[in-house]
Order: sequence, then C-alpha cells, then structure tokens
Amino acid sequence: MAGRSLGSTFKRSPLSSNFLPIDVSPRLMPNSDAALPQADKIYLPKSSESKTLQKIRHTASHVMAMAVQKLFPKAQVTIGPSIENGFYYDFDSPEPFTEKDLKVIKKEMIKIINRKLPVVREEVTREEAKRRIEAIQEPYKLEILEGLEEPITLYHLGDQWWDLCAGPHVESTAELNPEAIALESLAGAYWRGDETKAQLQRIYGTAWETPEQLVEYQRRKEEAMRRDHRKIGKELGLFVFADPVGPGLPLWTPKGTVLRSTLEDFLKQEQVKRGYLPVVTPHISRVELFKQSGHWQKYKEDMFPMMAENDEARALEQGFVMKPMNCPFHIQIYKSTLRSYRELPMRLAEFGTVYRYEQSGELGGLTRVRGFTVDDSHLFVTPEQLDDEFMSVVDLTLTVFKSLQLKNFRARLSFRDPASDKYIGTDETWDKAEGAIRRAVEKLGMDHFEGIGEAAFYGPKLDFIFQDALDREWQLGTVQVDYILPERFDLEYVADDGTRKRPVMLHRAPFGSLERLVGILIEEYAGDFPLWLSPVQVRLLPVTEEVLPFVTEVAAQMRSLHIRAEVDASGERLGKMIRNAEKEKIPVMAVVGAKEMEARTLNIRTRASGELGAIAVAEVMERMTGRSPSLPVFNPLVERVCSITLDRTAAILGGDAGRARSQRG
RNA sequence: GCCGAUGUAGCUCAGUGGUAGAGCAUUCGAUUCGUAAUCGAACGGUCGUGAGUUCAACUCUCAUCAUCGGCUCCA
Repeated sequence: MAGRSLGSTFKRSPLSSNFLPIDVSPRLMPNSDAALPQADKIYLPKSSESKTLQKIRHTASHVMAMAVQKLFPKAQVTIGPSIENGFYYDFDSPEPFTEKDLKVIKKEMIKIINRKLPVVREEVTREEAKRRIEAIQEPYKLEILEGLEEPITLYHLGDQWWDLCAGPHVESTAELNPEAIALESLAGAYWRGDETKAQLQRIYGTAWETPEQLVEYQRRKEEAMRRDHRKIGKELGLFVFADPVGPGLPLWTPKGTVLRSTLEDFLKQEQVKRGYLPVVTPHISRVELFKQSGHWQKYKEDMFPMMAENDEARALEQGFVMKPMNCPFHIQIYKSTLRSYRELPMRLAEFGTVYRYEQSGELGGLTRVRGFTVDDSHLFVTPEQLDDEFMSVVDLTLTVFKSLQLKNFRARLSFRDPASDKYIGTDETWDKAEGAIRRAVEKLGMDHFEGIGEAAFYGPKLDFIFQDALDREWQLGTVQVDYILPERFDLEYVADDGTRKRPVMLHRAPFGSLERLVGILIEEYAGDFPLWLSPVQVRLLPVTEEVLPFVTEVAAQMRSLHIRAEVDASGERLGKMIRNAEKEKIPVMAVVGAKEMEARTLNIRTRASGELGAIAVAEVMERMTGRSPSLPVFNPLVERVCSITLDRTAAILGGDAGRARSQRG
C-alpha cells in the first residue's frame, strides 16, 4: 500500500481547461498494489492474469465441494467458479454452515489433496450427462445442463466425485498446496443471483501457488481493512452514526463538515467558472411531482413512505414524500417561465440532499446511506448543444477526479436492459440518448465498458466506478442524457425561428454524492488528506505555558487567512502533543518554545517530511497558503489549496499575490 | 429484504449460571517539560433492547434493534 502514497504515484500535470487530453482517459487500474509488480514485493496476480491460478482456484473449489458433500451428504452442489482473488462454491444445504465448519471442511480438503487424485476430463452427450446427473440427484446441475451447449464435459476427482464443469483444471489435486489455500468466509447467495429463487450458502476461499503468496495476500487484506473509512472515520472523528437517529443517516462532526464543505466549495468554484447557476429546493414535495416524473410508478420501493394528512389523503395518494432525486424540482424552476434559446444551456446546480429507503442489508458506512447529498446539476440544452455540453460535463468530472488525485476508476456506459420493464419512455428516445453518450465517449477517446441494465429508469448514464479498500465497486460520478423527463414535464423553449421546441436534459454529478466520495477519499488517502482537505491543517504546539499567548495569537492570524489552525493547550509534554497530532494525521505541526517566540518563528514538523526547522511566522503562512510562488509548499499535495485559499486570501489581502500561482494549479 | 456472524465503560478489548475488569480517553492533583506516550488519584458500564427459563442471567432460550461479511439493489 505504500506505493499508493500519493506523492509518489500521482503524475502531476496541469489541470485541463480544454477537453480531449489523452492522459485524462481513465484506465482500468486495480485499486491495490496487488497488480503492480514490484521488485521488493511478492507479486500477487489476479485470476484473470494467470491461467495457472485460475486452474488452481477452480480445482480448489471442486475439492471444497467434494469435501462439503462428504461432510454434509444432504448438501447439493450448484456452481463454484474461480474469482479474481480466489474461488467460491454455492451449496443448497438443509443445515446451515458455521465458521467452525470451515475448519473441518479445510481438513477434509487436505485429505483429498493428499490423496493426489487425478482430475480427469470426460466429454459426454447431453443425454448421458442428464442420465448421470439424475443418478446422483443434483437438480441444480440439471438446470445448468439445460443452458449448456455441446460439448458437455464432466470433471472427475478420482473415481468418487465428479462435477458438471467446463474446466479447465489442474491435472491432479497434488498440484494444490494445502498451505496456500484458505477458506475465508460464509455468505448467503441466491440461485442464479435472483432474489426470488432459492437462498444458497456460499463458501468463499482463496488459493495460491505458494504459501508465501497466501500470507502476503492475507497481509494485504488486513492492511486494506486498516484503511476502511468506517474505522478511520471514527478514529479521526469525521462522522458518526447514532442509533436514535437511524441506520444509514450519518451525522457530520465539525471536522467531517470541514472536509465536506471544502469539497463543496471546490466544486462550486469550478461550476461558477463554467456558468452553472445555483438553486436551492426543499427536501419534500407533493407526491404528485414524483408521479409526473415517473418516480412514484418506477421508484416507489426506494422512497420513504408518503406522509399523508389523513386516511383519505393516504388512500388517494395525496401526501408528501421525501425527495429521492432533485431533478423534478429543478425542472419546476425551468418551467416557471417561458424560456428562450438564448438562455440555453441553462445549468441549474444544487447540493441537494435526497432520501432513499435502501434495503437494510445494503447499508454500510458512508458508501451506502439513506440520506445523502448529491452535487446535482440539471442542464437544459438544445439538441444541437447536447454533444458539446456532454463533453464539457465529462471534462469537469475528470478535472474533479484529477484534483482529488483519484485515478483508479473505470468509465461505464450504463444502458437499459431491453428485457426489463423498469424504464419509462420509448425505445426511440432511449436509442437516441444512448447514441449521444456513445458518440461523446468515442469522441473523447475514453476507455470504457458497457453495463447493460445499469441505466436510471429515465435514461442511460455514463458512470465512473471506483473501488473501496476491500475492492468493492462504487459508482461516484455520473452523467446522464435524458429526453424523457422533458417530455413528461412538457418542457419547452422558444427557438430562434419563434417555434416552441423541446430541450434535452443532462443530469450530472461529478462527486456522485458527498457521502460516498468522502468514504472513497478516506480510503484512498488512508485518512492522510492533502493539506487543502485536512480538517485541521496546522496544530501549534507550545513547549511551555509561557508561549501560549504568542501561539494563540499566531493561530488567530492564521485563521484570518483561512488556514485551519488550532492550538494544543493540553499542557502535555511535547512528545505527547506530537504523538497526538500524528495520530490525528494533522499535516503540519508547529513547535513553539522560548526561542521561537523570541525570534517570531515556528519550528515546523510535517507529517510528510518530518522536521523542517525554524521558519519565520510570515513565511510559514505564505507556504501554507501557497501565496508566494517562489517558496515551496510544505506538502506536494497542497497544489489544490492554492487556488482555493488563494481566491480568499487575495481578497483578504487585497493583493494579487496568489494569482500567478493559482494559474499553475 | 434474504443467508450467516457479532453487540461488555467515549475508544480498543478481557471475562464468568451467583449481579463485571484492563489500557487509552475524560476530570483532578503534582510535574514546566524540545520532536510519537511524565507520575498519581478519581470518575465512568442496569454487559444493545424486551420478554422467557432459573432460587439466581451479563452468561441459556426467543423476539427485536444495530453493526459486520455476502446476495439482491444503488449515488
């Protein structure tokens, strides 16, 4: 994980103001170091990178299934593939497996492996396969067989156990190293991933070529758990959950709020530059609004129940609802007056907090919550403006990621699933919208993949997918093309020829949501925020009580320049104060004793570079804010703060000290 | 929502069928201290919540809430 210390890996380049720069193209990059071969580290290939590991893992899953069926004769087998870091097998068993069973199963697996059973492939006809499966009474396998094309293959482990399987496998269980295999966890899973079908029991395991690889894999997993945003968020006191408030409803502490609002301010500034117009809308509305948008029909399950004044109103569905999305509100602002083509594109932007009734089992930390703030904007554009506007939105999104030093993401074209009925609108409008997205992405030359069935119910999306510390994928930024809501709300503008025309809408949110973004950022930085995002940027540490007044005065000066400074007035010894500041991951510590007070200096220690020695108070402040282009900043990750604090600092100082530098950032 | 696990002071954790302990944090006192932990004392928990079994439950049973790992779903 050390390789992810940001200074070393992030290639710094000027933020683009024009789109199309090749280097902003996202690439598929695994989140962990696992895929980065490094001389001093054990290389841990993913299954997709190693045919050998694929075979080992797939065979291990068969060995596990054989072991399970020996120990639990009533367990029926279903599927058991290799996955990126291991394997799993799903069973339908009347008795639930427990953690303790894993140990027993592992023991049984060792026995099987030590018998050095040959793994033999056999090709059979469909009828023969059916006959054999019926003989061993495995209904799930029979169902799998129905979907298979010939040739149909069976794999035998010795002469006592076989499985319907496409392979490939290693040639003998002797090729598996019991010390490089671990059974990791139990989980529930639905047959065929369908929640209306049977609930199966899944056992996850991992398998490697050598025990060293397994140990390294487990070490990295533990390392990853240490950067879990829930853990770090608690340690750093950024947010809390309270039982009386409810699940999935985070409370933001002062420190977390500083982080959040700094991100908000940053994006607001970018949006001002790009002609966005701020709006504010309420958290609730008549349900009628969401009936017209189609949410009530297609999205009701995800909404908090309607608040009705009385039973009659409830029966007529005439109450109020918490908003699950902001778009209908922005649409009402657009609709409030007759719009001219001269006003378009109209970009209405709001940090709008929405409420969605997520299923209880989905909630977790900040990445999945029930109330969250979307950095939402709805752009009303003419059909002619659509392509350019789409690309400029993508450019803004990539600029944002770049400023946040986020580069491990993938771009997904989220299109509709033609087989599903969860969408509104006609096929024609969908094709048009999907075409627009595809066109823009191709024009940008961006790497991407398609996600069929990932669209919103009202339109296709271009989504930016990130991974958390545990390699789970989360959507952050999103750009959506929508011909349908303008239709449903009968939106119009007066064109240059005097006719009424229908605008196209773009929905977009570069952050996606503040909550999820903060969660991902915490894990990305492991809590070590760049200076501009740090809730506390500098802590002043008085060595003795005599210097406390001086230190307090310096802190006040710093705060007047919007440097987030605080004084450690605990009266503890220096070593303890430093320890505390380090644990709180405060980027800059300023030690002040009699010498420093005398000389009006601060003895600076940074988290990134250690002791820097005594520096004049004025210079420290210049270097903190990046005001002086000739002075290096304390932390290479400070870059962004320059343009942010600078605008304020310049305003306060009435000078243009920062402008030269802000252009660099 | 479903499957499984977990729930002891603010935090991290130990513990037992006979009504609970440590470290850190907090408060107070002493120490006035120079780059990752000064010393001492005090405070702090109806052991998630509610029922049940029992002479007796934090410990066993059931329900419920929350959290965690998955599944399904999503910003």
